[in-house]
Amino acid sequence: MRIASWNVNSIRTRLEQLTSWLVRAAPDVVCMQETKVEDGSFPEAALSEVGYRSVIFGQKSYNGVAIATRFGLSVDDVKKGLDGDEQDVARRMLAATIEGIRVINVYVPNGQAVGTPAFAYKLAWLERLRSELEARYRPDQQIMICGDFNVAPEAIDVAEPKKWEGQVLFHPDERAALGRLMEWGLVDAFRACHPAKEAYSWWDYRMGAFRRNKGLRIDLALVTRPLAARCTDVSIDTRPRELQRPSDHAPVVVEIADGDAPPGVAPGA
Amino acid sequence: MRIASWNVNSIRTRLEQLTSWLVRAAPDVVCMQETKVEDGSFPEAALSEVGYRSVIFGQKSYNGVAIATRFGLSVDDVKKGLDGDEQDVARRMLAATIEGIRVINVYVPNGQAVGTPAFAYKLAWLERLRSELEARYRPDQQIMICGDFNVAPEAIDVAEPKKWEGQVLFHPDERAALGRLMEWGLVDAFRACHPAKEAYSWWDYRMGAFRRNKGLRIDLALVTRPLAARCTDVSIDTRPRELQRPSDHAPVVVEIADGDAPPGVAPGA
DNA sequence: GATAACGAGG
DNA sequence: CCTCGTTATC
Repeated sequence: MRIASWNVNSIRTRLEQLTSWLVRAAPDVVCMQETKVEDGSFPEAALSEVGYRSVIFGQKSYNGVAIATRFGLSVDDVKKGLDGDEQDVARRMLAATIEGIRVINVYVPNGQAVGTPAFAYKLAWLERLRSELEARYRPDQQIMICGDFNVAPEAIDVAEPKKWEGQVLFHPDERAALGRLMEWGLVDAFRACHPAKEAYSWWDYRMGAFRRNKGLRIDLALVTRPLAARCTDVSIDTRPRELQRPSDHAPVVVEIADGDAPPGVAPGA
Repeated sequence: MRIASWNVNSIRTRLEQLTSWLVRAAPDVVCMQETKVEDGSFPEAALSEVGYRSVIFGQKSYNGVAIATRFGLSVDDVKKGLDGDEQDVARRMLAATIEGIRVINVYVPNGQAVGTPAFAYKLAWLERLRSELEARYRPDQQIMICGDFNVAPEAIDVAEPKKWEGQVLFHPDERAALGRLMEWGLVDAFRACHPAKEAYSWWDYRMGAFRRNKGLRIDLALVTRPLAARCTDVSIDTRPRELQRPSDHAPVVVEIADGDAPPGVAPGA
């Protein structure tokens, strides 16, 4: 099973790039963030044409998450939104159990700037995500939390760590919040597969950051240990970032070996 | 000599289409309208790369005219704006003497709707253009006035004349104003070459007007009789209108035989 | 149905 | 730098 995560930065604007990439990369599942579209306008038909059914949780203009799964895969126990979300809150979380794996797709708040209310909200959001794990799941289950975390875990995940240290996306408080999440029982799948590899998933549109490869690895797949044991590779596909009018994020692809998971290990809600 | 006129509807948005077309159609001169860019941001370098120098008279957001000429052609007596233009008026006229031919590039006001102040301004603008001809030129000189006139001369120039009759772009008052201009001593070069041909240069973006070929011929090249005698063909190149994200106008191309014009016939200002 | 400006968000 | 929503123009 191949599970991908991609912040598409508007699914309507990126639709052709997305469908081309699906055909070429052939993931079984793609978790998308920043779809920026209301559910009624989500391009389900275009994804259907290339063989995917969609589960969607979007809104106008901002945020929005979706999961597309190859036809034939089982999709159960869809959950839209984080526990404790207010009405009309930003739509940033969508979970489903796909072929026995609990896939939790997240678009963590950006945080805007350190010290702002948005930054506090980001930290609180990560803490709420941890609370949801504690309340609903166990670390011995087959669980992946993937998406745009808007946090780089370590200095190796930042092209210019000295410049970024203390900034939003690489601030100690954010890394601590991410660390607390992982302490529950999650492994950074990319880092587990590639302990010393320098690779990035996001490059600012400005200043030719992609051309100079000045990026950050902020798109992550965090997996429980039983699922980590099945991960055979994690890669970041930079080719879509090379196109005209790309998303600022590249897709992350996790390869998972067939599991003979005993029944009951991958719960719904 | 091949002189083209094209309302590009934003030269920055259309830059690639424009340069491709210049390479393919190889005009000696192209008069452009609705460049929609300030002179400091005009893409001179891109036109230079394909062999053209630019004379520009543009503004932010709206209007703006430019003439690009193949390197090596003589360009003299550039005139920016119509006589009597107030400061900061819409930039709609740019003239230059190119290889002895006075080329007057115009973007006639659209007129918005019949009966509005914009409509009166359009009629007055055409009258001012006639005054400028009377004040500065003689009909025995080599003169072309080309551009987006926002008026279709005759019913044959309108795909649906009954629908358009009395509307802006095909209103009797506009046609009378155009007629008065021509009475000074100008010939519609396209119609002179093709007395019975139905061809259009503009199609509304809406309602699939281009697909259904429901257009109007509002982009004209008006020439004095001595220059008309040198016109061997006039064509409208609809291929750029077929592209993705096209201008709503197609380029008009006038072919002019080499002239042994006596000195002094093509004045500056 | 295209263009543009503007301000917000990233 | 790129998206969005809005407003204005053609």
